[in-house]
Amino acid sequence: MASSRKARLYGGMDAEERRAERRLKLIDAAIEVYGEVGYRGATVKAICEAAELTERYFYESFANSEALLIAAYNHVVGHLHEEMAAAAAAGGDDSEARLRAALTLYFTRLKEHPKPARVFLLEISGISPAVDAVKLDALRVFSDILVPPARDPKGSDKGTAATLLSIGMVGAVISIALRWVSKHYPQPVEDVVVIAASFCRVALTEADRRQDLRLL
Amino acid sequence: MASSRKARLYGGMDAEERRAERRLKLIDAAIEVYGEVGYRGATVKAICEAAELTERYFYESFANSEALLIAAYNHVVGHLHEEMAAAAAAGGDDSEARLRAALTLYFTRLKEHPKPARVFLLEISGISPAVDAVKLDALRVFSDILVPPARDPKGSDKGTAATLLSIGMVGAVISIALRWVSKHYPQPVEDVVVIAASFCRVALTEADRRQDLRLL
DNA sequence: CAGTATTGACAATCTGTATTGTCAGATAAC
DNA sequence: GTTATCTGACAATACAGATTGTCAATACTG
Repeated sequence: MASSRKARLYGGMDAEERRAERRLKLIDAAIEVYGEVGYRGATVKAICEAAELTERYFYESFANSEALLIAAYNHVVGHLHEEMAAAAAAGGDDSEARLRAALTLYFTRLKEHPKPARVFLLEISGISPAVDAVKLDALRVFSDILVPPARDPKGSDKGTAATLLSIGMVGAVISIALRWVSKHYPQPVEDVVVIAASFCRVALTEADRRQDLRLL
Repeated sequence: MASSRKARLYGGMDAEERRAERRLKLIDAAIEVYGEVGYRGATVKAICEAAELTERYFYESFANSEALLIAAYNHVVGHLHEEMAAAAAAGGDDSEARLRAALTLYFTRLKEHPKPARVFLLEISGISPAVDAVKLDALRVFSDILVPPARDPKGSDKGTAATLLSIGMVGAVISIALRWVSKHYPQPVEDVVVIAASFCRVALTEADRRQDLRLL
């Protein structure tokens, strides 16, 4: 009775597990292929071949190419953000130290994994509104890790200067990363971190300055 | 004899002039259409209809959609950069004043012309290597207007920290612009300029600091 | 006005890829 | 070993848009 309701096992896995495994293989393959030819150049067929699966299984797990892109993006970025948050936390209370730690981890991973890097730096832009929304959300998380949002007693911050400061900061960091990656890492990680940090400091100190002004 | 070798006139224009006019109409139409549905959503047909021309004339002036995108981009950005350079020049020798002037002009134009803004902020990314190259070049010009490159006695700067500083600066400004435009201009131009300028100042002062170090 | 260059509308073709469907062979359950 | 399920290869279809081609209407020239 224990297994009576389970689907038939193949390779020791039930239907669910097999499906999950195929899904994962497709995501890995997608990252690989995007890294080679870009999202736009990646056909369903090519991704399936790289995953050693047939188109059938593509549509089993994803409604269309865009869905796979989003899944791949979240897969990559999810891991990265977790690690960055952990690194930042290890930096203690010093916001400067936290920043350094998070950025160092970020650029280190970028260098270790060029193909995933391409996925979320390059391939993710301007595909569709749905994809853009996913990206925007990720950038917000990224920003909050680098410079945690100020304790704001009264409600929301939307549309204020603080938001634009975050946006600018993230824009600077991403652009630097993009260039660094596309030029094949000409500078050592530490140097890039220093430069990126100098832009983050703008957001940090400007936000404080404004906070101070408000408190006067 | 004056006109003996000229092509037949239509509407008072010779063949060359008519062709140039159609080309321009296509560029204007493209900007319009890109602004509505984006580059990817823009079909040759739709652009031709907007231009009140038929597909035939599209291929008369452009080899393909991408060529038109590049032409439209250069059209928009060329003007903008000229104006920015002029504004900066009017700011005199004070690099801070020049920066303010150029940024103010930039964000003002962005607000006045949302559709062209879309073309070079949004539509231009990740189309193809050729388009990316055009964009990279434009960003370099943009950067040089905001913060003119330091007088560098010995040769090239490629791959150095100064380049990444420029890249970061431009990335910050563009990202801010993008957000501001896509949220329909929630803040007044002056406020956005202040924020953008704070990121540019990083490039300005960091570059100086490094220059000083080198001179010690 | 007659004749030709030019134009505009639209049909025809071409290409590439997504998506669905078929079927024979492989694998596990009993 | 027999049967039901699952898998892999690949064919059939669908579709969209780019690119080229046709032809009659129009605008100019002399």
